[in-house]
Amino acid sequence: MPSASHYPCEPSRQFRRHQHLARSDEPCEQIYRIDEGWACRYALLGSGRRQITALYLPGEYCEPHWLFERRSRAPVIALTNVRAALVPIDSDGSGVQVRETPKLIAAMVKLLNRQSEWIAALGRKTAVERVCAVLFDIFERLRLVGRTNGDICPMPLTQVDLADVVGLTPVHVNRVLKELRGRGILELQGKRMRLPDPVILNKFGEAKIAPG
Amino acid sequence: MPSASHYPCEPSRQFRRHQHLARSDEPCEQIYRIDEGWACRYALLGSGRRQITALYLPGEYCEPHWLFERRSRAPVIALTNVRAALVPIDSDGSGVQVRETPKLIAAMVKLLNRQSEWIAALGRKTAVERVCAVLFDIFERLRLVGRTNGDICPMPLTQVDLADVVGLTPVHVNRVLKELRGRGILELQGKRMRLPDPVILNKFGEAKIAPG
DNA sequence: CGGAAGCTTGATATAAGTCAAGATCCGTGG
DNA sequence: CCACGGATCTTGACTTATATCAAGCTTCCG
Repeated sequence: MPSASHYPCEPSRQFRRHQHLARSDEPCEQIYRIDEGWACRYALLGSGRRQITALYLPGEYCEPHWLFERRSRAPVIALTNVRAALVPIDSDGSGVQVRETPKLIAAMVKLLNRQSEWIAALGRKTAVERVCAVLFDIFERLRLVGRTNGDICPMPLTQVDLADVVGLTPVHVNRVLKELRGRGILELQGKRMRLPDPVILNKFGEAKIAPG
Repeated sequence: MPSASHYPCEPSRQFRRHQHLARSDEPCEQIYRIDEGWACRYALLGSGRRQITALYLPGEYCEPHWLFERRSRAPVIALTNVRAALVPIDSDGSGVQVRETPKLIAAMVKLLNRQSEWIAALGRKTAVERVCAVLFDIFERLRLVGRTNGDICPMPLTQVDLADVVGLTPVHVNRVLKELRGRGILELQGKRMRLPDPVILNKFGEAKIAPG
């Protein structure tokens, strides 16, 4: 695995769990590429409601659209300890990020598509479907960057975090997880999860029909 | 109606209500700019569930991210009769769309931000809050392009359409609208709506607290 | 080891969904 | 111009998925 050590000049930063990578309405000085750990963008609403609006896993660019914005629109926080490379933003277009621009745009498009999917999930899927959908999505994204081991992958999210992703109560997430465990679709131990049958899990999560 | 005649060379197309502007998994040959009427992107799930994942109003680019994609990911349909200009896509970068690229990217970023907001709404807002949020958003977007008249604006969405935007049942949307009408926050007649007090409506819809 | 954070479970409450019927609106063909 | 029929809206009665409240348990870090 030819990791970050190939780019010894590339600056990177560490964040501890619960530390902010960015707050709302701050100038966008650089974009992060997550090398280790998980982060998320979120929104806070009245009476303590929180919704996670994007999840950022290792290997992914965090907030690629900052390339085109002056200020952040939402806070970004570390869900685990995080190490992230810094992609500088030069608005004049002559900076180092030019090399990265196509990748950042591709990341933006992916984000857009993923968010569209998630709108459909939050609007129309049941609790079980939503939980299956995120878990499957997480597994696939980790697999893409070689972070899975057979049918096992890291799963450092707290049930509270998960609830804020799927728009449910932590208590209800707990019950859904219990049911999935009961059906043998899911195993959780420590900060890892095992998906003995991703195909079934995906079926549960997709809830899809033929394209329109 | 002296509209499109100003740009006799710019091709444009008409769609009738319920006609598809695009289907899922088709090649992206051009991007539309809506000149008249409303359209939406949507997703279909099992057992007849539909979720609208983006709303496109007059003056807005429809699916700007197609600039960077080979094939559409979701169907787009006309919610009213629509007239839309065609923005051609030349992947070699020498075509007419170069002039439009910055605007398309700006539209993409806006879409991304709007979708993030909407994820928070679907995940954590109540029915009343969601309905207020869309109605206010619609009003503001129309105001931006000069399509409002005082506190009145077009509102051609059916209650079923609205339900598919806010992720609720048509019956429940009906009840929410009734309540808002009762509180004097909203008037609906024909295909127009009146928002006597947008500030109050916005309060109802925001449900926000200080940024993190 | 002690204490906080996280997990689990039961009992109960509530927002929103479902089903069903009737009323109204509206476009179309006679 | 009218009348018809389908789409849309409205309302009531009842159901259900998920939330809320509360308590005990477990894990893990310092």
